[in-house]
Amino acid sequence: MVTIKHIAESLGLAHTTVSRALNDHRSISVATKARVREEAERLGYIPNSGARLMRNGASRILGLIVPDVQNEFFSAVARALANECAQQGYQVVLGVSEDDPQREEEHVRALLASRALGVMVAPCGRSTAATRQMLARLPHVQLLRFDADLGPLSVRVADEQALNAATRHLLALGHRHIAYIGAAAELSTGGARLNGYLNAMQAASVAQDPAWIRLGSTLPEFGRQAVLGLLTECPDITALIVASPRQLLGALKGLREAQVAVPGHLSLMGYGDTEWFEVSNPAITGMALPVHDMSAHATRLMFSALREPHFTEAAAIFEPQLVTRESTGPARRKI
Amino acid sequence: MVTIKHIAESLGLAHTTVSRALNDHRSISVATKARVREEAERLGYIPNSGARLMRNGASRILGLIVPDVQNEFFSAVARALANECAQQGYQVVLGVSEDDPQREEEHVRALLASRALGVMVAPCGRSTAATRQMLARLPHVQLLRFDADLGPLSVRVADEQALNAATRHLLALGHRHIAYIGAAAELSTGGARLNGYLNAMQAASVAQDPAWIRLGSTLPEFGRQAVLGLLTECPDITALIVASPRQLLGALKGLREAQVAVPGHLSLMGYGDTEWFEVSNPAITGMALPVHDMSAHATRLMFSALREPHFTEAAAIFEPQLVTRESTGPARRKI
DNA sequence: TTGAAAGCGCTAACAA
DNA sequence: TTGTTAGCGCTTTCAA
Repeated sequence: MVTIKHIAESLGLAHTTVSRALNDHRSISVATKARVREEAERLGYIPNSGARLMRNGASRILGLIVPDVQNEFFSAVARALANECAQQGYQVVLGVSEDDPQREEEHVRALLASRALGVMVAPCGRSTAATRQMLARLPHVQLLRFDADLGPLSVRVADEQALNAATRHLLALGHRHIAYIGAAAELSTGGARLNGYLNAMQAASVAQDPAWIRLGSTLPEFGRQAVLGLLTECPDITALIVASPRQLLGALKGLREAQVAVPGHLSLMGYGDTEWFEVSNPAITGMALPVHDMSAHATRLMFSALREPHFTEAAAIFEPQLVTRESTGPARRKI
Repeated sequence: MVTIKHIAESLGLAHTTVSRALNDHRSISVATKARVREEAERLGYIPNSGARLMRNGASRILGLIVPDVQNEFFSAVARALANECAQQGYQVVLGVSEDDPQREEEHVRALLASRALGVMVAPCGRSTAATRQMLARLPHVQLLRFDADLGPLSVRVADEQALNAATRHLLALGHRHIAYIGAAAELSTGGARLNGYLNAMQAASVAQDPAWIRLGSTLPEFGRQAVLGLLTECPDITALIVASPRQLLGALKGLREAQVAVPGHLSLMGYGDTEWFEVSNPAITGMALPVHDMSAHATRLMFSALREPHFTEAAAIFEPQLVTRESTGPARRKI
């Protein structure tokens, strides 16, 4: 690897002169700067950011820790962050936690080791004590999920309210046997969404059945299994809320396999408003999230936190909107 | 920041002893190791990977450069790579190029600066000379797109053959006025796909019209605009191939806006077999890519290249399969 | 089993 | 305007 010493040697200069020339220091003559730059170019010199880090004490690295990059919300955030970082000359280190506290901890540890300046994280809900301690040392913005033990900066969704509205939409259509598939309740989002559903049911004095509720991984396959289970074990349900877009994808496949008419036999309510909801068959009624605004806001928060060490701001809580399409309709009559 | 010197001082040891204890060197007594580890834990010590890099000359970083993280193929690759890296204790640095040669160059430069061990890249098709030179110094695997001037390691799709098959499928259904929306021809994939279409048309001695062909960005909005343009400027087309999944999403929206019956008025052929193709309305006929196998293979190639500096392998070329669903049908009769 | 010294590549303070 | 010296945190000789 070519270093500034090689450049210096080849030019008969001191390596410090080379360093200053490359950094455009004002005490270096224009001629020398030009010679140094040319030689650096010729030799294919690339600065060693490890050495820079040691001298300056600061890297140009931001972390992004998400449970799933294939999730449309998180990939939108990744895009927004990557774009801003590219502009400002930062690097993005991506960590996929798959909701495993150990992997989350390892990612945070590695970010601290590389002296990352900050991190955007969707906490896994069971973050270890070590993770919490480490995050306390690093400016961070929480995405969607919120852990009050961590910092205050966060971009969230009014999940409980949203699921409440979603449930009321189904109740208004005459549904009483409404099933629910969602993320584990240990996630702040999972818990809040479930509460929104439960509260709406209770407020309407509708009898509930624990068997209607299936909580688990946010991957499509879980959605598929959950739907198939519900159809055989609870044949009397007339509506289904799937509170996570990737679970919904699996649920749709399950419904096709089982040849269930939607919304004729079963009304289906989605969450998040992923791009394909609109072109799906049937088009999905869902609670639409302003994904673009949220990503942009999260990125702004991150950079504000970098500029001002003690930057805080009231949590930004976005409200999803009910978008009625074809997948929900009146409850079928009892047989 | 806590360093090994702090630990050494607080324990009355030399910092070298601490270093060896933390690295489980055999010449350190079990008792000392235990004391050191405990103290490190207590003080919240995190190694400085910049300093490690300087000493060892090697980081634990892999790069991933893609044009678009929201693209389902690339997010699948990101996931596969991130999972493997998490297991092996590597970090993934994500760069989104948006098909801009300058951004691509900056990402590669930054990866070299951080002494990344390797990079997986979907080259933007107009990579700068500097990018090529830098990539020559870094083990790399090309994704989907292939630039022969770079290294041989690549995971590709038999694009030309696939589009040929797609076009023949439409020809067999009686279509003669077949339009094509795809990526710019400067991308190896864009060019090959276009050729597959053109060759199939020519082989069938079907008259062609340059106005049927719309090439541009792979974002959904381009697909939407292109479809709307085609519908007004070439009303006689009876079939449409959209050779990129994200363009297809936009195209579907455009077709809905224009209230075009698919496949009644226009047959629609997709490319790639994204998860939502199956649940779309109508379900999309497309050329399915083995995304999972391809991601896994790319990751394997990357790690092989890391282990063996001069590892090469015949390019892995995957063949898409025609999956017939509802969006293609017989050509409508001329009016 | 532990310590002292050197050096990785870079930048900043000080000297010439 | 340029050069000398020192030191960031770490690991690796070599010495005790």
